[in-house]
Amino acid sequence: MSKTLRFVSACQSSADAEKFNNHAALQNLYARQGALHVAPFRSNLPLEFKALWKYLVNLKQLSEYLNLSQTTVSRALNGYPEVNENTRTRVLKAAQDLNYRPNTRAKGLATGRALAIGHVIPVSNQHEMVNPVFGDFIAGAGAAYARAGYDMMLTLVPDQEEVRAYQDIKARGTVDGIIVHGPIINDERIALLSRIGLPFVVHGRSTDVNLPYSWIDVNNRGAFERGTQFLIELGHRKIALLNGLEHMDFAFRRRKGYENALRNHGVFIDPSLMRSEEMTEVYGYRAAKEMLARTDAPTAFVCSSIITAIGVRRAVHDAGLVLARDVSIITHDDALSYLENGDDVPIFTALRSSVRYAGSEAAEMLLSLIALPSHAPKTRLLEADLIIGRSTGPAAT
Amino acid sequence: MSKTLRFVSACQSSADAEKFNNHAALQNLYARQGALHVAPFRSNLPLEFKALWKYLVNLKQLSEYLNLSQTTVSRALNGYPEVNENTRTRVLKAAQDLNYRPNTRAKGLATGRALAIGHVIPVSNQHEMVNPVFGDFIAGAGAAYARAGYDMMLTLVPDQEEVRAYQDIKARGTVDGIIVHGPIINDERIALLSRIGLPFVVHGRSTDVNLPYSWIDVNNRGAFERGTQFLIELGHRKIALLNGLEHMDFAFRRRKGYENALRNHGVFIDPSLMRSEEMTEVYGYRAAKEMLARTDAPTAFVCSSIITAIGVRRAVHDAGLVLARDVSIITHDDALSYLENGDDVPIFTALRSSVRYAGSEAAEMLLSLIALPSHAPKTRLLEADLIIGRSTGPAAT
DNA sequence: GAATCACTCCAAAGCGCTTTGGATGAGCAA
DNA sequence: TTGCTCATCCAAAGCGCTTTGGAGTGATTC
Repeated sequence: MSKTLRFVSACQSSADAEKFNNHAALQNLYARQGALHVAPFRSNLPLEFKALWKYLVNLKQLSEYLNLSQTTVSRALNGYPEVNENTRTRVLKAAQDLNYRPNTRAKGLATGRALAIGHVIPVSNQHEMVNPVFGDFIAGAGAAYARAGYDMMLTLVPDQEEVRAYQDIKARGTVDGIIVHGPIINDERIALLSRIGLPFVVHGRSTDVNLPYSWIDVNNRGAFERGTQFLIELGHRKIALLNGLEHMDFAFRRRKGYENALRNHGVFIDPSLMRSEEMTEVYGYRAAKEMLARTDAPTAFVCSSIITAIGVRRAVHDAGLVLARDVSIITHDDALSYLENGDDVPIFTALRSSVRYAGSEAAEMLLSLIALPSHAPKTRLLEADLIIGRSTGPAAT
Repeated sequence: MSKTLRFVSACQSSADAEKFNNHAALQNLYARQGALHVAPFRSNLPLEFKALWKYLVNLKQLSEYLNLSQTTVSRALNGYPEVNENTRTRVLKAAQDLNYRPNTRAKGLATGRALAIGHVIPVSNQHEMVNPVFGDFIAGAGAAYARAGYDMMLTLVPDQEEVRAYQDIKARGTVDGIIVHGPIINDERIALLSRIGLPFVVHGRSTDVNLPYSWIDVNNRGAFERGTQFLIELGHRKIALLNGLEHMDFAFRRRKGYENALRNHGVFIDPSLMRSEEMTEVYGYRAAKEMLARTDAPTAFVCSSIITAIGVRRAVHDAGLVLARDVSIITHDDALSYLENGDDVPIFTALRSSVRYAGSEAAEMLLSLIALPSHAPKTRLLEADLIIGRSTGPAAT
């Protein structure tokens, strides 16, 4: 009887158990379960089991069904050598037939591994924006995890509680490693995680951190240097930068690239042409509108996000100007799935680097880091492609 | 000695254990650990513990430290009544001092609850787009989970493997319930999940499903009826609909609303003015460009996404037309954080409904569903606000 | 004074899995 | 026959937590 109850509660929340006692299929199963103790199954007996996929089977039941010990069944399923090949195929078939799925929590407890990866997204309550890049990054990473049989865990962390949050993650043991999003300059999370001993890969880098750590990043400085230089070669001299928040490492590097290009070509670096904010459409619009109203209006904009670039375009139109002819725009493009930058001819001239690809690579890096913890940190620098679209043209003379 | 090793391995990956054996603080701790067996700690003794936050403590160690049984400590921490208040405060203080965090997997195994919620995102490999809405939805939900002490788990499911995937999720026991994203018309997942007995809340609804189930949705039909009617009242008669994929339930309902409005006002429903695709910018651009080139070009567009609307706007500009004067646009607006629809005066006239709020509400619904499984399914219909922006005007005569 | 009760606390049995340390028996050489 | 190796399997001890079924106090009641 207690056995039945266990079985029922495995199928349905206990509150629903009663109603399910009347369920024909369950009754059927119940009878068989009882029979288990009287005369154990032969593998050729129970055909009904196959149809009963919704009733969960655990290792113990599976092993009783097979007349084998849990040890042997476990080993057969996990590919250990000390089991006869005939036995193994028999076990695998039974597992398939009874739709056996090992309980992740139990497996995790026993092995010490969680078979899950955490993604920690910092949320500041000042600008509570979700990075639009996140969805595509996750999509890339998720595929890699699925292949390796890992789950993906998400944690939103308010930025005051960061230290505590990471300790928690380690202590609660829900993940084997984490991907760190949105690194800032001199990000203390890196030292923290190294000390804690939780494997991690940073999406981005952190200037001023001297510890070795694993990261994957776009060459932001290089890309923005190249993009800016491209505008300079088109004759532009008053080039605005609409950057992201510059405590973010990526934005800091982009500004460096932008400034490098200007400096290399002897162009004055004008702080009044540089903005640093959360990269929304409205930000692009406002900043561009304001700058275009000046007597010494910029003739070109470098944007950190295609969304901001869309805002700039709106301001250009509003001002009665024509893109590429009067004002040029070049933008970073993360190749987001819902914001394709045009098709054959891109809308915006852009520095393109697929964030989805980055997600996939980051996941692979982390998985191999977890598999071989003794290996040195890996790093990966992705180059952005400069793709010429319809938003740039020679500076008006 | 074995005790030490356990401790070390709990702190650092085993590969790093060696180097940490030399670490002064660990040595210190090691000594104390050994001492545990000779003369158990008094709570006033070990001050050093406080500094050693990075060394994880489990329930057994905590209880030894306190000279209490694991039972009592567990009860004290989980708020059970059968423990003296003095004892409880002593326990809580010690837990704080030693930075004790219960192991989630173990807790889950023991209680049968995972303390985690799953989000299952269907990915089709035809159009492998990540719904841009997802980030904001998650942000809303995540806050609710965090408050309740739940983790958030993400699973990407290729749409052929759906049935198997949900069975897996149930069997592996990693979550207590799930949020179903992107319901289609007559979505079979709903019946499947009901049978499986996994609590769930659908973000959206599914037409033609007659089972009772929990959902939260925007009144899509009502919103689009209202929006279309608004355009009709402005004098528009040729109104195009740029909808999402219409096997998706939300898109299906939106078309119904659009058609209702036309029908109610005796306006001809022109299939050539209706499109149904993945809601990208380029889609909006192409469709609008094509339609605006016709002799009987539409004078207004109803869009299912602000991103598509941005594409339409681009086509309008390209055609040398002026928004609101020559062509009107009205769009659904999910109030995404990185795509604010302007500020005081919205860019687009829109049907606005915060998807972040929906996420937060969905999470609360699911949590209460899990807490009280016997309760009837809950449903929640959110109304979209019609907000007047600068993209609509009377039809040109 | 015995019985009852409320209040605290504890030992031990799980949860479902892995893994250690054998046990068993077949095969083979001496 | 004995002794040894291999191949195959198993019982039982964990993993870190919750929870059941008491046990030990005093205090209260009759």
